[in-house]
Formats: sequence, structure tokens, C-alpha cells
Amino acid sequence: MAEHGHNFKSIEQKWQKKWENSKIFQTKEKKGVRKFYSLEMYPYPSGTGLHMGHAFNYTVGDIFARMKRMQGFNVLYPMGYDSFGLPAENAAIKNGVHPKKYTEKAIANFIKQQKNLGLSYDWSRVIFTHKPEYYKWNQYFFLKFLEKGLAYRKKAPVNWCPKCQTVLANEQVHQGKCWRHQDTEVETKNLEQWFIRTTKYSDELLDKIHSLQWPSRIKIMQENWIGRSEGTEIFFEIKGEKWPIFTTRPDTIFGVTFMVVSSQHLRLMELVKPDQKDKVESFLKKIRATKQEDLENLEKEGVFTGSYAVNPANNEKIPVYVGNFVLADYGSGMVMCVPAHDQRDFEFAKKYNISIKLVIKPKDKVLNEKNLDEAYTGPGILINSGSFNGLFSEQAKEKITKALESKKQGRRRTQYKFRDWLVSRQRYWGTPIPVIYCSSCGIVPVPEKELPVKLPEKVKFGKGNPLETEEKFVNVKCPKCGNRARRETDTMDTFFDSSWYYLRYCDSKNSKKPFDIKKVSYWMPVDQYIGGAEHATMHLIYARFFTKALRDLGFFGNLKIDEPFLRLFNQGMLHGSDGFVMSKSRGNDVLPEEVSEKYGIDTARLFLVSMASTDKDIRWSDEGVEGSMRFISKVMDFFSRKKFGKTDARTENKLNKTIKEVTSYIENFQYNLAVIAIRELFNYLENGTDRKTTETFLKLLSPFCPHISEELWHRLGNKTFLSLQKWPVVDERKINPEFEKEEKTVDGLINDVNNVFNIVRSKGKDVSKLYIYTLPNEKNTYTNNLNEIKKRTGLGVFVYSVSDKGKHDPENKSKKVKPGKPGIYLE
RNA sequence: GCGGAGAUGCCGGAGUGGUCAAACGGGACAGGCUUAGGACCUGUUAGCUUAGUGCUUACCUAGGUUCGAAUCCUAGUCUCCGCACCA
Repeated sequence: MAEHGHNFKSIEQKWQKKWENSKIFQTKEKKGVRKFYSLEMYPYPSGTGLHMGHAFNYTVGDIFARMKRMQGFNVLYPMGYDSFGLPAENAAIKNGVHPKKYTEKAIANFIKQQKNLGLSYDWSRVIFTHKPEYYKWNQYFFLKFLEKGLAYRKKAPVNWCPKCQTVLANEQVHQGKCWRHQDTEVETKNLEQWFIRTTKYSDELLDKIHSLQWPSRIKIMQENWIGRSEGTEIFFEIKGEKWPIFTTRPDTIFGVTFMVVSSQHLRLMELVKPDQKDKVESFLKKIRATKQEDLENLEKEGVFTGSYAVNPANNEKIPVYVGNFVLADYGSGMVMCVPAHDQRDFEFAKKYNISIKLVIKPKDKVLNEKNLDEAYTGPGILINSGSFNGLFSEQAKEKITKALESKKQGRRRTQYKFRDWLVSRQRYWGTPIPVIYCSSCGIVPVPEKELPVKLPEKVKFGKGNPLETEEKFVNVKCPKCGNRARRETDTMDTFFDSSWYYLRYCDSKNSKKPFDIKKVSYWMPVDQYIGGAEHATMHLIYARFFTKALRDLGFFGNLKIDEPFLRLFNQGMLHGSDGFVMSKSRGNDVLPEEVSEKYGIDTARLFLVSMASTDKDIRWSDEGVEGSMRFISKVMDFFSRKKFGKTDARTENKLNKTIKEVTSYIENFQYNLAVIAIRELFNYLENGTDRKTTETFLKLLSPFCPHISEELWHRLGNKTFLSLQKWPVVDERKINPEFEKEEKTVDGLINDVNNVFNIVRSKGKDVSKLYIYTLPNEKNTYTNNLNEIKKRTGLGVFVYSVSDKGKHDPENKSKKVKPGKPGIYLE
């Protein structure tokens, strides 16, 4: 059945076409009109297309943008595609299709599907990051970064995913695994790679988090990710050379009895004495053989290197070990060890019989070096610490640091977990890094006027990065000396592309510049950003960094733009009816097309946001969607027989309350509550309403169900677009709490009547009439609602005031009257 | 281990000191409409009790604060998420 004769599909197509043809969602800068930049994280166009989960994401944003637009904001609401990336390349290798062809087909499909959802994007601004017109600017920015030292090349221990066949940034390693392959251990390799100096902005990235209206958990994640800690850098002399270590406990320096260097330390072998070499090497071999996940639960182990260090505090000679529990890339990859006051050091010392020396005395207990069960890590008073004895540990931290500083043996230092961003990738489908290697000139940037360095299309896929074997691409002349040189074959991490795409939307077709400063100054920053929490420590950090870097490179002139996204909202995940996250590969995906065919896409949109608060995970249910369907059908039926009348004060009250609620619910992404309020309002419309009230209802409904709302608006005889109408504004004077009181009274009455009705009927008496006895001043409450009482009880209703003479009251029920509670009699 | 979120009736899920046996939706049940089914309309959906009353038990568990707790505090259990030997 075409669901009650409502042909949703043709209504949808009709309005999507009209919206598109009349370009009503296209935006330009308008002086004097308040702008609103609403943005959803752009998708990676996967070949499998959209399912309901994606539809949910975009619907959340669309509802918001639609309301803002109706509220009179000049809304920028664009869409684009993060179209470089590994999956396309892998699919290409697997199926023999070129990544470009594969990607562009996927994009075409995405666009078609997104249009079918009725999303109010300004399609004229669409961007595709795999197009030279876009990635040219990636290269441009990279060169600017290079010029300012924000991009650099360095050999370092890096993460390598054997499945992706490329290195990964720190942010892309999740629990030791590749972010794309949860079954694949990331390996550590020492490679020369390109980095972006994100750590230059560690402090600003950390400190400005507080100014953002973001979900607190995202803020906390970023804080933890940056992981600032204050401490002291101390130099230990080994073989006549000073080696730095970082510690947050300089107060325990007199308790240092050994040192441990990371097994992955780049200069480890310099510390290994020849007679210990074999032992160390077999230890390293063992570590390499253990899996990352086992490594984490591993007992602390190590091997003596044969070297000794000198403790600068007391000139004691202490052994240097290589160990499996020291991180190579935090601090200096080497630690001083105080077994008495650090649990890890304690375990290590016990295992290898290294001496334990107490230097902190707790306030409330006495410790003994000989029979310590665990390290004491709390504060206390210094002992065995030379001239620092008697100080409290907090004080001692300061004093010892100062003493070391004065002897140039240490200094105050802030340490971060945050790493520079490794951006080079050994893969084809990405932005070529615009650099040339010349044997005599070294690293030479490609001159700006030669940009873009185009990604060659005809390449051979097979082993490794196809660019490496592409002679025409690789072999170039050095721009400086003109001699034969080699072009960089690594491409950029696609997070580079997504770090500035929100800026490009402001001026997406500019061929002279990445963006025009005036346009950016009008639109930026993004007022509302919407996307998943999975980007907390990836895209959302990179984009913040990029904005700051571009600011300092002068790209924003004098504008004060330093944070890209003012407000962030994380929508929940859509789960399939089996309870698992909806995905094609799991086979629990529901396709928008199917739902649209059966119920109309407005039904799907409505249902998606009705179930729960949009920030929570929700579960698709086929029964649930029928409920939304029923509501929409009722609305359609109502309008098809609509005759305007007068709106009574009660409905006015409800209307204005609803306007107020819906507006603030949408503003706060509590769409589920907004839908409830709209549904409740609808129940009042049956009482008879004038044109304005009816139209207001449609306006409130329209962000959720834009197609049918637009259609019904049109059927009311309007020639304009509902999507561009003014959002209703509450008239507080029409809100009167008395009406709610009245409603409750009526509900109470009906409750009572049904109660009595059941009792009476269970006694075998048949009743059909309801007599109500009220206080004289309350009579109106019931006569006003006569129809409703009749409808809900199914009885004939008679209302008397207790003072009425000659009323029918055989059992004298009128004596039961209380304020707000009438007497009732059934017969 | 550290950090964050959460646990509500048959289910999903609102509610964050009284107006709460707890919105709204779904499901189930009953009645109406209908030749019948569907759809639609009305009601019920913790238990007992009653001509509309009263009582008991209820918002993870156990305590506490309060005249009063789903809501505040303390302890615990469980679930989910992020980071994970960060010195």
C-alpha cells in the first residue's frame, strides 16, 4: 500500500528537485546578516555507500542547519569528500580498478544518496580532496611549513603497519594496533620520515581547550593525549658524556641505584660494553619476538649494559641496564631508577638484586629497606639525602632542581606525551609531498609555481608504493642545480587534507589562493561542528594545530582565528537490530533507500532522532520506525481534511510552549524531546486551529521532516518555500499554566471515572451515563472539555454545579466534591 | 592501573530534592469501529484494596543526609568508552 495513499517517494523527489533548481540552500557572504557555519565531518567515500548510520549523522546536522536557516542566520552548510586514502588503493589492487575511478564512482553514489536524504547542503561548494585543485594547497601549506621549520625530516623509531605497508602517526596506533586493522600489530622501525612540528603548539593546544564548547570527554581525551607533566631533566655522566633523563621526582635522586635505557633507544649500542654485547643482543631479539599486547603485561626485565653512570647528586657509580619497560620516545628514552620509591624500579631491583635505598620517610609509618614489600611512592621527609635531609619532598623537588641547575647538571623541564605528527606515507593514493632530493643540494622544495605536483595516474600497482617505480615521476632535475635528482615518493597522511577543509569551504573554487581572507573572515570559525568521538585525538587535534599554524604563518592576516570549531557535538552510533554497530560488513545495515521506499525518508529521519538523545548510541528497530510512520500518516491525513477554524486559548498556550521547547531542544541536540513536544502539539490541532497555528506546527516539524512539511505547506496554498520561512517565536503572554492544571484535573477525572467504571462493571452493572458534580467556579473546566471526556470514557456526560437545583444525583455524590476533584456518578 | 560515562517499569528512553507509580515511543492486553483482518479510536500495563479510596513494594546494591530522595552524600557491584609500564 502506498501508505494511506501518501506517495512519499514522489513528494520527496519533487521537493529535492525544487530545492536544487531554485538553489535555495546556496550561500553567499551577506554583509550585516549574522552568519552561522554548521559543519559535519566530511566522509571518506567508501565503495559500499551509505547506510542508516550515515543517514543518522547527516540528519542530525541537517536538522540543526535547517532551524538556524529559518531563524534568519546566513547559514553555511557544506559537504565534501575525504577522497584520498588507503581503502581506495587497496580496493584498486584487489579489483584492478584505478583508485581514482573507484573513488569517483563512490563519491557519485554518496552524493546521490545524500541528496535523497533531503540534506540542505550548499552543493555548489562541494570539495574533493583527491583533485589537484584541492591537494595543490596541501602541497603549498607543506612548503610553507617546511620554510618555517614546521615540517622536517628525521630518522626515528616509527610505527609501521605491515598490512597498510606504511608508517603511521602516533594518533593512528590504538592499543598497539593499527587504527584500520584491529588485528594487526604495529611494528617499530627506525626510519627517516617527514614530521610536522605539532608539539610546537602543545601548550596552546592544551590551554585553549578550556575555551571550547566541546563535550568534556573529548576535551579530557585531548588533555590526556597531550599529557603535559612538569619535572626535572637531570644529566648523568656515562663514559664521560652527559646523558639526560626526565623525572617528576628529583626529590628521590639520592635513592637512585641504577638506570635503565629503552631497548629501542637509538644510541643504545653506544652504552653496551663488548663483553655484554651478546647478552644484550639476545635480550633485544627476545623483545622483538614478543607481541605488543604481551609486552604490556610482561614482567620487567633487563640486561646489564656493562656501563656505569655517575649520579650527579652524590657522585655514586650506578649500573646502566637496558630494559623492556622504558619507552624510547618519552623523555629521553632513559630513566633514573629509585627502587624504594617507584614500583616499577622496585620490581626490577628485586629481580636483579640491585640495592634499594630509602630516601623518603613517610609521615605515619616506618619503612625498612631490608623488608620492603612495595615501593613507597607517596610524599614524606627526605633522609639519606645529604644536605637535603629533613626537607619535605615537595620542597625538595624545588631545591634539588635548583641545586642541579646551578651546577649545570639539570634543569626544570616540561614533558609531553604528545608527539610530532608523522605525515609521510609510503602509499600512492594521497597528496605527493612536494620535495626533491638532490645529491648535491640535499632536500629541495618544489618551487611554488610548479605546484601542484600531480599524482601520476598511469602507474603499476603491485608491490609497495607504485610511485617508486614510476620513472617519469621519480626522475627529475634539481630545481636548484639542475642535476639529476629524485622526487619524494611518499604521500601525505590524509589527515593533512582534513586539517583545513573547513577553510576551503569558505572559498572552495579559488584557484589563486587556498582561500580568500575576506571570505574566511566572514565565515570562520565553524559555529557548530558535528561528528564522531573517534576523532578526538586525531583529526580534532590536527585541525586545531593547523589553524594555529596558519594563523602564525599569516594566512588570516589580522583576524583573530585560533580555534577552528567553537562548538562540537558528538552524535551517537547507530546500531543494527542485533545490537551491534551498524555496518555493511556485519550485514546488519539498513539502507536508506529501502526505508525510503517503504515509509518515506522523512519517517526515517524522524525515527532516527526520536529514540534517544542524539549523543547516545541508538538501535534501529523495524517496529519503532512504524511508530514514526503512523505519526506522519496522521499528520498527512489531518492536513488532507483540514478546515481552518479558530485557535482556542488552550491550544495557543500549548503552541507557544511547544515553540519555546522545540527551539531550545534543537539548540541542545535533544531532538528526541523536540519530537515529543511536536507530537503533543499535534494532538491539540484536532481541536480546531486557525491558519497561523497550523502553519507554525508545520514550521516546527519541517527540520525533521522537510519533504512532507514542504508539501503540506504548499497544499495549504503557499507558493513560497517553507524551508526559508521564519522560525516561530514564542509569545510568552499566551503561555498560561492554568491550562496545564485544567488538563491534569481532566486527566484525574477520567482516571477516576475509569476506575469506578471497572468496579461497577465487575459487579455486573451496566452503565452508559456519567454525571459530574463540580464546585460552581470549576464547572467550566469540565464543560470546556466535554468532548474529550466523552471521547475518552465512551459515556454520555452531564455536568452539574453542586448548587444546581434539580440535578440528577440519586446517591448524593455531590457531597464528595473537593476543589479540583468533582463528584461523579455512573448509571 | 589511570581517566571518563552510565545502571530507571516488558523494551527503548525522559526525568536530577516534593507537583513521580515516573514523560514519550514501542510491545502486550482489553474494549470500540469493522463482514473479518489491517488501519484507526479509547483504556489498561507493580501488587493488594475501594464507587473514584487507602496501603505496600518500587528507579543497580548497602548505608547515610533530609520533614521529604529516582534525584544529594558514602561505600560497593556491574556495563561501556578512552589512555595505558609517560618515569
